[in-house]
Amino acid sequence: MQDQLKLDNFICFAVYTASHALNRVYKPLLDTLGLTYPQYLAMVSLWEQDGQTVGGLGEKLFLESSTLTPLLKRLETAGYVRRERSREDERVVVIRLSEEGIRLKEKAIGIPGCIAAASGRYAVDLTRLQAEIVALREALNKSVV
Amino acid sequence: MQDQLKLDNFICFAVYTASHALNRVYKPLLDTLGLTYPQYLAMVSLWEQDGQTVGGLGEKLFLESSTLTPLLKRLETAGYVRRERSREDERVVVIRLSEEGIRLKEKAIGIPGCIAAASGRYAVDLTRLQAEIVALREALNKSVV
DNA sequence: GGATTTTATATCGCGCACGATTTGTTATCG
DNA sequence: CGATAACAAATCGTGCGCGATATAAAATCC
Repeated sequence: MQDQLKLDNFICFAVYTASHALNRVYKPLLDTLGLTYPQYLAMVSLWEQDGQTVGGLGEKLFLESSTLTPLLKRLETAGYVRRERSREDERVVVIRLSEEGIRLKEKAIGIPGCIAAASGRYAVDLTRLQAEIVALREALNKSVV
Repeated sequence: MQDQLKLDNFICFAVYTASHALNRVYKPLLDTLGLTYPQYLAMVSLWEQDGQTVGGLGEKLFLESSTLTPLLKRLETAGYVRRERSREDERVVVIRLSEEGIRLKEKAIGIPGCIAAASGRYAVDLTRLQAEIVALREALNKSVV
């Protein structure tokens, strides 16, 4: 039997659909902040560490400049960040939170709890699951070289 | 400490980045078939069960018609499927594999093994991990109503 | 049986996400 | 020091993915 070609046995399919499911849970919460999900991740990274470069953010979020540049421009238009060319190295663009961007953190603080409530109704330990998914990601990233 | 707002503690971020990592591993393999990753999933579903409707496929893949219709049109242009309105119910569109679409399965049969090789280098049991991610997805889907 | 509602698919606009390429800047090499 | 290579962002084209809406067919309700 070739049930290796059945969708339900694909870990990739599980991850793919879980990712969409998470997005759907986040969407109504993020709508109140005026953020999309990738924009939210960028803001979380900036709340952790302000003044990151486009490349630095890309490394943390695993995204290319072709994805981040327009996303960050939209965040700038929304008034949450400023994009400034570094004076020491004119190739580099530094992203800085605006006052409004800093304030937004207060409104975002409750979101992870809402997600935990939505996902935590079943038995599995989310912390361990999270660590295992990260391990999977690392194994995959290594294999791509 | 408010480390609930740290990226590395977000299960959503783990799933999001793992999904991208999987995509990157799949891409070179699927390029040889002329398929994108979502197109591949649709084909796998059709290899399992030919003659599904757009809505039926959407339910299995958790995708809207606004996503599937253009995707299936591209698969039709590629010559892998045919799209035919049902005669009993003219609202319904049935998707059928073409000869070439059926043949493609032989070329695709080896792909899951390649992915397992790329992801299976670490200790965790992939089958259990897969089941847990599915459980997470189900919990999330339930909470959205 | 004609009006209304429901259902299935399609269309449109927007925001990712990425590969390929371009632009402009810095570093390196002879 | 001038040519060349390396680097950081940005731009462009393609394909998702979804919400809102449109279209058309079937089902339901007076």
